[in-house]
Amino acid sequence: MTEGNPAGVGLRERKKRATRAALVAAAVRLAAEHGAEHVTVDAISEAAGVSARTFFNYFDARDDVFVMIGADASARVRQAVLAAPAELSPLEALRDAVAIELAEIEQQQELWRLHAEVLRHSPHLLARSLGAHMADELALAETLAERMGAGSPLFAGDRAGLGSPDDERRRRALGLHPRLLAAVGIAAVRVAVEHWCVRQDELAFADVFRETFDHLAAGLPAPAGPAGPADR
Amino acid sequence: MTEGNPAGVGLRERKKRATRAALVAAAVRLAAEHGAEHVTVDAISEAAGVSARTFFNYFDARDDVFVMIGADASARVRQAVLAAPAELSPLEALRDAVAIELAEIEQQQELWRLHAEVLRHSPHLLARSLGAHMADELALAETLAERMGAGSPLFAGDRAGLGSPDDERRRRALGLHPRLLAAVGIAAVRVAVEHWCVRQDELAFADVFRETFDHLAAGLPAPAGPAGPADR
DNA sequence: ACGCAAAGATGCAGAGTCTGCAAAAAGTGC
DNA sequence: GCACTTTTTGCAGACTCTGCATCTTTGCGT
Repeated sequence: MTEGNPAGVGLRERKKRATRAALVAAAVRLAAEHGAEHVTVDAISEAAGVSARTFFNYFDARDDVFVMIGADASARVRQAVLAAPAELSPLEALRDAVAIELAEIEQQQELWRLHAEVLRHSPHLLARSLGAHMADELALAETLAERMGAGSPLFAGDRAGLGSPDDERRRRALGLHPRLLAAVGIAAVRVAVEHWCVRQDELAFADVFRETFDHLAAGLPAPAGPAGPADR
Repeated sequence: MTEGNPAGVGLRERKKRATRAALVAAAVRLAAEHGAEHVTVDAISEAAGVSARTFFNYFDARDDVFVMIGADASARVRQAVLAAPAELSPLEALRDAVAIELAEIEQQQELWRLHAEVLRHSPHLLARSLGAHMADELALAETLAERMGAGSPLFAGDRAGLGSPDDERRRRALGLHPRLLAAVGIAAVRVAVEHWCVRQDELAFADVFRETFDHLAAGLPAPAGPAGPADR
């Protein structure tokens, strides 16, 4: 662990990132052209200029290369949630943090457009992608809990993944409310993105995004009388 | 024994269901014992008494056998949502429909308990399972839209899956609100189940479930109140 | 009962995915 | 330049999944 890299990270690290990016770019480009199912690891690796064996040093499965796109964005969102002004509600803080991240993504439009195209044509990958996003939910719930005054930093360790050893311990330490907030917030973001994707030409994304969170804040339904949930 | 099949479907259909159930049961049992990653298709097939080739007549991928458990439950939920009394809000109708389904699942406890165990130990499968559930979201959104007075039956065709040809058309026909309701409702159910799974011994599921939807109905913005998760 | 057509099960060949291992190559620090 | 660490690569081998041909079972009319 040699840090202290002043201006840039070491050459090793830079090369690694470059290789990973090259693999992702090659994969998405090939998939957009020939369909994700028909793109072999060999083809991706060759297009990226590495051996097929090396591909699996970067991704646990072939499909991951189509799913691991915004892997580090969620970490930035959590950071922004913590840093948000205290007068914002948790949901508002999340909304603004995501908005910033989405705005940045719009810069790299091209790759993301292709990526969306690939997912649209491969339901299998779409499902996988959605599942992957869920993994972030626990981390976000912890961040929200921390922000909501409970104050307990809980665990500093980050992104341990769904199945990590202390995953269960972490879940136990979380209240129901932060988890619900995280789940609902992520769901709202997803719905906004999907809704806009389907009619990009008609609507501005910012509007859809705002409208979605307005619905949420307004309390979604009209609360009516109680109806005992089926107890037995 | 060639009578007309009175109440039951034909023998062919019954055998098919039996085989499918046998495969699922064998897979879950083996996975609970040896870990999902170490269970081969050959082993599952042999335990179920069919050839390995036949396995793929039932599931598109090996992992699907661990994911396709409640495949038909979602259809029943949608049906119940439509049949619910008109005075219930959409979220309430969904809540009650799901409660009924979950109560029935508690009957088959054993298989589901093993299944939960398997998912807990295999993050990969958990992500996949979550992704699969998302596929139901669109169908549920349509059902909710239909219930919410818009009245247009939209498309009768059911469970066409994420990538079906008219998938896009169907998405375009849906408003933002029903989709948000569906997404949020499913997220709430998921959080309730997960939260309860982690502390089965301490809490009654019915309570967790009710509390979760109470939070939702109350409008999520946190009262920021009780700092300490007064659990334990 | 008989026989035919449809549906399902099976075996096999072959392409593709993914892992462990050990040697070669490349980056890092002295 | 030299030792040390990390990464890449080739290779063997197990496993996943598909297309195709064949054989068995089931549904049904006669």
